[in-house]
Amino acid sequence: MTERSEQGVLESAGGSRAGNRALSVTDHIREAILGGMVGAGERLNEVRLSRTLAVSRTPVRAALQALAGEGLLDYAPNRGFSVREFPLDAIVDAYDIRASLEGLAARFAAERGLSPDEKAVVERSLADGDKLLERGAFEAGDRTIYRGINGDFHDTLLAAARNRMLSEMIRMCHHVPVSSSRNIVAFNHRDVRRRHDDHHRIYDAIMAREPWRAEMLMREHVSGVKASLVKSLTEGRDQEPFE
Amino acid sequence: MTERSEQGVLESAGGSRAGNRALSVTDHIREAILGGMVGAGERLNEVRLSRTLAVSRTPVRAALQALAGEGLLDYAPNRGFSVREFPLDAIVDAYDIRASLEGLAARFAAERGLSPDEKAVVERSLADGDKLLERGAFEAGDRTIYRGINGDFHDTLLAAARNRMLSEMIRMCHHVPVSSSRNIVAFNHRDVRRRHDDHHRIYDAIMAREPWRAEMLMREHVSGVKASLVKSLTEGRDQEPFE
DNA sequence: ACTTTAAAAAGTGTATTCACTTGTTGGCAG
DNA sequence: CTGCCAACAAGTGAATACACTTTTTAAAGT
Repeated sequence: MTERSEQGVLESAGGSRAGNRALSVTDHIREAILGGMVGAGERLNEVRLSRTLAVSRTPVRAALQALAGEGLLDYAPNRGFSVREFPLDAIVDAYDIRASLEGLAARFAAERGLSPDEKAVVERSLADGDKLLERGAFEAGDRTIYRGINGDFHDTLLAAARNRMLSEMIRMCHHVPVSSSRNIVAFNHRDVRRRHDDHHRIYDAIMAREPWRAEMLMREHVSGVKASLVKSLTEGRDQEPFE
Repeated sequence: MTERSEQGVLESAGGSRAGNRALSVTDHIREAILGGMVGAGERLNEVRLSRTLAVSRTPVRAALQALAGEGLLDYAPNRGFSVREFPLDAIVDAYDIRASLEGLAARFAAERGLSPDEKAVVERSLADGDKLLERGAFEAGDRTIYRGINGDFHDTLLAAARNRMLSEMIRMCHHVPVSSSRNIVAFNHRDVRRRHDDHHRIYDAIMAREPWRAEMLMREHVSGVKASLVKSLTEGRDQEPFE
């Protein structure tokens, strides 16, 4: 069973990272997992992967090790690697963790201040969002566009926090399969409007150098996403919040 | 330069984990790093390590990749692994991260409740601490003993939070070299007394099922350790808080 | 003496092989 | 028919050989 066979899904691995197969293989498998192509709990067979990706087992093993380090895979001695399972509880919890951590990042950003570049990017994301939202309704690719804007905002604040460990932990939260932004599609205009207002307030707090307020606002902001997720889940619809 | 040569420090690797060299090698190298035997920024040579530990390069590579996943090593293509550097800022920040995360853990524990076993362990740690502290002054091995008591308290609450990702992140915080509890020795009786009182209050909040209060108290508790660290650093003494 | 450059040394990246463990299948006994 | 056990198949663990990259070294030219 689970004869889904990565064939065709993980083909060729000719990724961008020239000169180091292990890295491109890592990217490849990560995408496959986050894209939901390999299914939770599924065991990853080294020889099959190496055949599929046309490399030896060595870089495959390296990739699996790396992905286990990212929290995407589980390892059991003499039994290899399998896709980590994320119960619904864990997915919901991940938003709380992210709320705490991103709140902390906002605090650090407020304490440390933004570089001119960072300031520019954030202000641009705010302006672009305002412009996109002023129409009052979404058109075709608008959600995808706003996802980029949203990503810029959060990524830049995270960079401004200037703490590597914090970045990595937040990245881990983003790599929880279901909460992964790539799977997220639907969201109504009013909610996005509200989230974007949050962004404005958070930025104000940071520029006013009010760390505590920035932290609280960011925590609340991310918690709001969790609430939306839970709501959409309990309502039985499988639409998901996108941030 | 840096001819410190792991020889003698990392010898033999005859670790407990029979049957899987990679795992025992991982433990060995981790201990060496956390014990400060290898120095920040230092590059880890695969062939030398494999000779020293009397295994082939394969399990060494596996171990290094695993440790990179734990955040202890950096990796650069064609240049291998090196011990990650932790600037003082990052070390201090790690306490803030830990404060946020352990606060969250306390909240989860209050929401989810403790199992009878967990309850027993925590209560025991509180009682043991009370007993140890009632004398009003520390004797020879008392700090070491209290470190165990303290560890039981925190570990158990973390287990009660029932979230794997959270556990792993907090473990990462503990693995920041300098903050690693194994390096920590001195701390005065009054501070420990105070920390232990914190434990009592945190436990009360959890048993009273007051998640918000538990979270706040725990955050404050861990932040207190950071404050002590910063104080001891600015005072120029190199004694460190132990929790 | 200093810079440049090329060769060699050192070190990492990958493939392949063998060893060992685990899981499965088929037969045998109860 | 069920449960147990052995042989086998499949898969992971480790060692080794070789390819490629980086760093060092040393020599030659300026």
